[in-house]
Amino acid sequence: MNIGEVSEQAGLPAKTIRYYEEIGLIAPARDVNGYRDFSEGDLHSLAFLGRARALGFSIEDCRMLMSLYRDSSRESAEVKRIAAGHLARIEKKIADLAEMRDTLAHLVRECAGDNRPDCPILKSLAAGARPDRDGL
Amino acid sequence: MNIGEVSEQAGLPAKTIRYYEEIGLIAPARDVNGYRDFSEGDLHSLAFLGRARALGFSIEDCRMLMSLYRDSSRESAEVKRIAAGHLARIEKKIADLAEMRDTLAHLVRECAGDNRPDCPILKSLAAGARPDRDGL
DNA sequence: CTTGACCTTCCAGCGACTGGAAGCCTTATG
DNA sequence: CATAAGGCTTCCAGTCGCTGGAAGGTCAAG
Repeated sequence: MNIGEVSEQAGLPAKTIRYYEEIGLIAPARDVNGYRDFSEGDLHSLAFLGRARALGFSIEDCRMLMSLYRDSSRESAEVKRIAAGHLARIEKKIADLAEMRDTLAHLVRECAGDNRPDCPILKSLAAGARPDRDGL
Repeated sequence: MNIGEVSEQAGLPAKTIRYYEEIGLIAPARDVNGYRDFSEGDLHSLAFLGRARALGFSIEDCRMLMSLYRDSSRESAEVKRIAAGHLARIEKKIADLAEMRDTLAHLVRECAGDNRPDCPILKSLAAGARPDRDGL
């Protein structure tokens, strides 16, 4: 399979697939003409990567997960550890964003949004208390 | 004021302050020795920036907000537009993350996380349906 | 034979910093 | 006066995960 077809089937841009090869996530064979020649296994790996990335796993997480996937004797504990760590990061991010949303939503409600210059949003940015940025 | 003191007071790393000058968000004066010499106004601007950034506004949003803030005759509508747009992006992000969280939480719950090789997380990554990535 | 779609590599850029090197300036101490 | 520590300066490179574009090779159809 050429990269175009694989791109289509895996739902990943060709650029991304080349990038994944560059960083060693996949290693497709090469045709005599220099074109990448993807096997079913490569396609499978790319689909795996696509799903893991869609769940927000980092590239390094993906590398780990792929190698765990290929190691049929691995223990599920390690996979769970990675997934749980990622889940915790996602939950932290959601909480941070929810805080931003609440503050912003409040300000947007307060602001008349008309042609008068008085604006509570700017007032708050100029003088308001700044929320903790720890760990953002 | 030297950069160290401003950094302390504004709660921003010195590196970040230099970066903000580089991209034209602030323009502190210079001492004869070449050191930056920050005014109260500069400090105020940096505090403003810190708060806006903590609310997740992009640098370009911040640039707009600062110029609107300085323009005492501006209409609040434009500020509200920027804030509301940002709020919408935050809400979209939260929704996306919540979807990831739900899928992941489900998988993590399913996974025994013990020394057996059977792992529903990897199974799902290998074969499961991939959630839409549109607009992520 | 030419067109156009596909493939290749390489280099640069995104956002918003962050780290580090090399070197100047200031202040306190011996 | 020398020296050492700390703060300041600039500049370059790296982060993450791609993405865009240029320059050029390859292939199938008309």
